[in-house]
Amino acid sequence: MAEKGAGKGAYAEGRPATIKDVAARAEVGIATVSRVFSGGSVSARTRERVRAAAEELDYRPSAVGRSLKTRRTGGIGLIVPDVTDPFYADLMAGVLNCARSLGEHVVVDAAHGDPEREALIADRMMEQRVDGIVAVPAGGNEAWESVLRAGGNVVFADRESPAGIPAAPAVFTDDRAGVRALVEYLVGLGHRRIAFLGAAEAGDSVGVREGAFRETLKQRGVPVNEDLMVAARPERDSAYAAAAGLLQGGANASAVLASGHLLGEAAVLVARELDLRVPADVSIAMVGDVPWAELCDPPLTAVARPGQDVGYRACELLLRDRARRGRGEPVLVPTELLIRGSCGPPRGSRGR
Amino acid sequence: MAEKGAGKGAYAEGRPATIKDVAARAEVGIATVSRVFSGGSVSARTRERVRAAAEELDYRPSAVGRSLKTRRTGGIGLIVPDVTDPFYADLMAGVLNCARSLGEHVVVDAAHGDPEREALIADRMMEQRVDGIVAVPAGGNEAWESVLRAGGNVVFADRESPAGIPAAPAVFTDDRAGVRALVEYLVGLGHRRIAFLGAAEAGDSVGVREGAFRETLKQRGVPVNEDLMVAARPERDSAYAAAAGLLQGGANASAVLASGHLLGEAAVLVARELDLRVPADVSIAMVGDVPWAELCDPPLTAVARPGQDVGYRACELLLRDRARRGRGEPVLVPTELLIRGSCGPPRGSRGR
DNA sequence: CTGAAAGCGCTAACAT
DNA sequence: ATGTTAGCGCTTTCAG
Repeated sequence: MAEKGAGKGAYAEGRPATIKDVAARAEVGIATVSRVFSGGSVSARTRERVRAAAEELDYRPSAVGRSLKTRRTGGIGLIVPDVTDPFYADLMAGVLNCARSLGEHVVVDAAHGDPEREALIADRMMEQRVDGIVAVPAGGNEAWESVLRAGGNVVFADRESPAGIPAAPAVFTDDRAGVRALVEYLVGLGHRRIAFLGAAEAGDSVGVREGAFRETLKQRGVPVNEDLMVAARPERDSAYAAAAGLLQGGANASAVLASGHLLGEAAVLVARELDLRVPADVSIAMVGDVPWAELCDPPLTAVARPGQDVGYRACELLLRDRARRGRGEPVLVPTELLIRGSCGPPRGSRGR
Repeated sequence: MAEKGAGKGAYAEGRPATIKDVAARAEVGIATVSRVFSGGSVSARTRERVRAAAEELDYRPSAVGRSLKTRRTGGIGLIVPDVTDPFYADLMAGVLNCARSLGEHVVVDAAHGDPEREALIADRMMEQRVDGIVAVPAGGNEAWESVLRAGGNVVFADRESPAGIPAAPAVFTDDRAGVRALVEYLVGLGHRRIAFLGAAEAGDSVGVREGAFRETLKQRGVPVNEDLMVAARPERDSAYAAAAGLLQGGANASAVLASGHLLGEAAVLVARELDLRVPADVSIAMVGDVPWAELCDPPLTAVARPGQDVGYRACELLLRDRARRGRGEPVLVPTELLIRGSCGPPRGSRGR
């Protein structure tokens, strides 16, 4: 209600004030106004006059005018599969943090696993002239080739970039180590019939998690039983069906390693519906820690994948270390095995 | 490996091609190039030449050049408290969906409940000349007054805008109805000692949820016991402390209504630690549904707040219905009571 | 310290 | 159907 100064009460006064308006009002040249806002040398007196004029007009220097001149927008793009997935939300938070600390804003979009959509998004971001793009690639490579060819800089996060995309750095969680730790923990507990929930479907290439699983088992001298490798996509339906098939079929797994949080969720749900006790009847663990893992009864053992770190590092790589181009080795951020209560010795094991 | 066309293999070829480059290469005027990309009339032959030239140069029209001319950036801003909170993640997904269908991109940032940060973010978005802002306000009002004065358009989501901000539409979930439904359900079950977890702290104004709680109890002739109104902020520490105080103190609640998902989480955790059985010893319900609610044992009864819808509607309001300005009544999107297994009759009750 | 002027990439008259 | 030109709001020489 109380007016703070002359002419301050008016809402929606036409279009935004420009540098000219401010210059006119302060009775100076536009260059002077520019200097005041982008830090040139201006006498204190003049500076004050300009500030006052600007305030009265609610002037904000137009980033689009500036960007046109400077060829930098001060913004980056972020493309994730799904903003509601807790891991990608974390990743996003990491990018946001880093971007803020470097003075950049970020335009976000979700590709939902669709390479075409990803291409559209990336293209648009390029039109927007973002200073760079952090992307969890969806699998298409045309988009990225074109982006790189046009001089865009991108760093991939969380997933391998499609084949044939050089010159783009990448940062991943060290899932190989994570799965390895988990498998060794399970084997150490006495398990020999460990199911892997989330194996590659026919035709897909085997992921690092499955690879690490097989590899570790082999190393420990535990035979890999193909009946226990159950294929599933990381979506609720697919996960649930796979978990149900596994747990109620005759596979007789003593432990299940869910290769993602959606798979873990499915395993927990199915186990409960089948009245299997965890970990007495079956042990369950998953890769990807989520808030509800602690809320389960018993709390779920999981491999934590630090999404924030991934996002932060990716953004940093994009913006700070732009110098050393060429991808080099991907950055691996460490995972952590969080032992909670959902794994125990297998059913028939002899004590301790 | 295989080259797709002449001159297509080069990466990072200096700076992005401009309209001039394309015009020169296609041997036409720049206006013609513009027409090809923004839809003017161009002969098929010329159009093709231009397209070809553009493709060879990996040309993408610069949105910043365009924006300068058209005074529209085709982007909106979204400010949420925290992108990792499932509700705000949903809201964000809603905004993203709507924005895409309307051809806008969205720049996102998180204010983390800090009005100063919110002001910085909003200011920056204004500098960016976004076409509008969807915001979950943090509580500061100076930022918004200035934004509105400068001609920005904003719609608030999920939370009441600070006092004194007129002319901005708003969309909320109908928490009043949600809490009412929940309280009536609990009372119908026979509860008379229902705790409210998440009451306003001394000095804060009472929120709608608490208001609805008190109101409904009163209407049903159940006395409101101030010992059962336990203050807590929606953060893990505060929530946990409050839940612990409530459940292990002598308050003797037969049911607890947690006013947010973090509060609900705390209640579940504390109940388990205290070996209280749910719902036999104590019923638990919360406002705000989250994925883990179904994973709990027993699954948690909750009031679902459709974040996606809120986001979508807010964005729609901002972009489509820009015509009818002035806020009018806030849009209320309906909540839904999801009855699961965590509530039952109070301990001493005489059966159904 | 300050102002005038050129130009960033694009669109929209206006001419042809 | 196509080319020319004048800005959009800003930064940045270059003079003064």
